[in-house]
This record gives sequence, C-alpha cells and structure tokens, in this order.
Amino acid sequence: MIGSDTEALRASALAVDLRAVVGKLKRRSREQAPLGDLTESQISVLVRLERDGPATVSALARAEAMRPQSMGANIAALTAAGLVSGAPHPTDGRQTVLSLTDACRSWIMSSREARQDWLVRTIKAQLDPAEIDQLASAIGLLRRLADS
Amino acid sequence: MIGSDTEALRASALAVDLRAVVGKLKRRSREQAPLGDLTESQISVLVRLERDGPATVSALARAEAMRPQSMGANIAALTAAGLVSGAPHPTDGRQTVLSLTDACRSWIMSSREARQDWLVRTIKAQLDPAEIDQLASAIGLLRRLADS
DNA sequence: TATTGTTATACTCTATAACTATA
DNA sequence: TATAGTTATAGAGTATAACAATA
Repeated sequence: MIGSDTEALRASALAVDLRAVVGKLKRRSREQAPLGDLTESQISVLVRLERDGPATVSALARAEAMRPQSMGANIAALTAAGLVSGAPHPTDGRQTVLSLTDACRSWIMSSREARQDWLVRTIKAQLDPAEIDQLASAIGLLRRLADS
Repeated sequence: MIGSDTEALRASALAVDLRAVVGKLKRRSREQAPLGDLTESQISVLVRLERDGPATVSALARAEAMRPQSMGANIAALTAAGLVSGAPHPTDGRQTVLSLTDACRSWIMSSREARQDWLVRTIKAQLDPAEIDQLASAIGLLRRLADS
C-alpha cells in the first residue's frame, strides 16, 4: 500500500505543478500579444485548419473542447479579419465548411519567418534541441489528459 | 544551415502544439469545477502558500506572473471564503502577510483524500508511473518558459 | 427528433488607471 | 520618490439559454 500511496502523492504533486505552470504560461503568452492581434484560441484554430484541412464550427469546437457558441465567436473574428472563409457544405445545408484564405496562408508563412511569436522565440532561447524533444514527447501526455 | 532550419521548425511545431494543449487543458480543467468553487488561480495561490509559507500580495503576483490588482481580487475571494488570513507585517506597515488558515489546511487534506480534483483523477487514470515521471520532468521545462 | 449554427446575455479572470498610505 | 495595497472600470474569453434552419 505504500507504493500506491506514493503514486497518489506523485499524481497530486504533478497536478499542482501542472496547474500552476499552465496558468502562468497562459498569462505570459497572452500579455505578449503573440501574433497580430489574434488570441491564443484563434491561433489554435488557424493551425488546426492548416494542419487538418477545412472543418465546421461544431467540429472545431469539439476538437478544442469548447462550446460551439464560443467557437462561433472566434470564427467570426477570424472571418472579419479575412483569415478564414466559409462555404456551404455541398450536401448538408446546415453546415458551413471553413477554410483558410490565401491571405492567411501567406501571412502565416511570413510571420513564421519574422519569428514574431513570443512562445517560439522563448522556446528557442530557453531550450536546447534535446529539451525540445523531451517537451515534445511530453505534449503527447498532456494531450491525453486534455482529451480524456 | 539545414540543421538550424530543422531546429526552428521543431520549435515552431512545439509552440503550436503547446499552445493548443494548454488552452484545452485550461478549459477542461475549469469546466470540471476542480475543488470547491475555487478558480485555478486561487488553487495555485493556496498551494504556493502551503509550499512556500506566508507571502504578500505583491510577492504572490510576481510569482504567478499576474498584476497585483488581479492577485488582490483572488486573495479577497480566498479571504472571504475563510481560507486565507492576513496579518500586518511586523516592521513594514505597508505590507500584509498572508497565511493559510487552519480551516484551509484541514480542507486541503480532506479534499485530497476525497480525490475531488479532476486533474488528479485524470492523471491517475491516464498516466502510468513512468509517464508521470516523464511529465514531471517536463514541467520543469515549462516553468523555464513561463519564468523567462 | 437531432444537429448545425446564430443571437443575446452573463459570468469569470485579468488588465489599466487612479488613489491612499507607508517607507 | 518608490513601494504595498485598494477601488473602479474595462476588456477578453467562454458559458448558458433560446432560437431558426436543415436533416
């Protein structure tokens, strides 16, 4: 029973540290106005659309663990900024399929080259290649937690 | 130059994934109403006070990368809930030193036993001991990013 | 009846600005 | 003048509730 007690303590300590560092990262990242004047959520949406291709508001909301109404607000902002455009689904009239605009794609590439993202800059400045690998594999674990 | 290009791409991809998973974790964790009806920030404060001992509002704000006014609001909520109490600093009349109340300490212990924390439960359910160790060491890397 | 999406509204968390009090 | 803390206000982000349109 000592073993499982130790395990329980480890999980508890991990939760404590994880919560603290996640909150802190979020505040730090937001205050730096990462890219353009987009929010973290909006950037995540763009990245997801770029990586996984077109999707609907509902699908994006599910993927990001967000309510469709909240995702709708993010999509509206991205659409107003000309970064995302919607087209009616060919067979299902309820759905609107969202894609990145060409302007968005070129903007993403140029902002990557310009290294405007605080998080990217900080990762490069603070972490060596081995640590980046280590963190990258830990991201998979975090994703398991977030998706559970 | 190919090497540094690959590095840059890795950092960029890591930033992308990190941002997405941090946001998702934050939403998931909040929607579960983790402990009592405290917010994530308030929990972080309690944990910090428990681990590092009494502190002032300003010190806590610096430690959590938050404005003193924002931290003040969190402290006010914790004080109203009877979880934190303030005492005047013995020599510096401007400062108020904050400590956990006895009620808070016993509440922390009981809620730990009851395993009410979604994040703790999820870590135990989703991660094996080796993975918990892996994630724990990655937390150190995240903290470097957040503190930089 | 279920699902997609929208509109309206409210709440939570944090930030900025302006102030008082002590050092 | 600088620092600790408070109060007032505003903004961003997300949630709940109610609705229209399509399946």
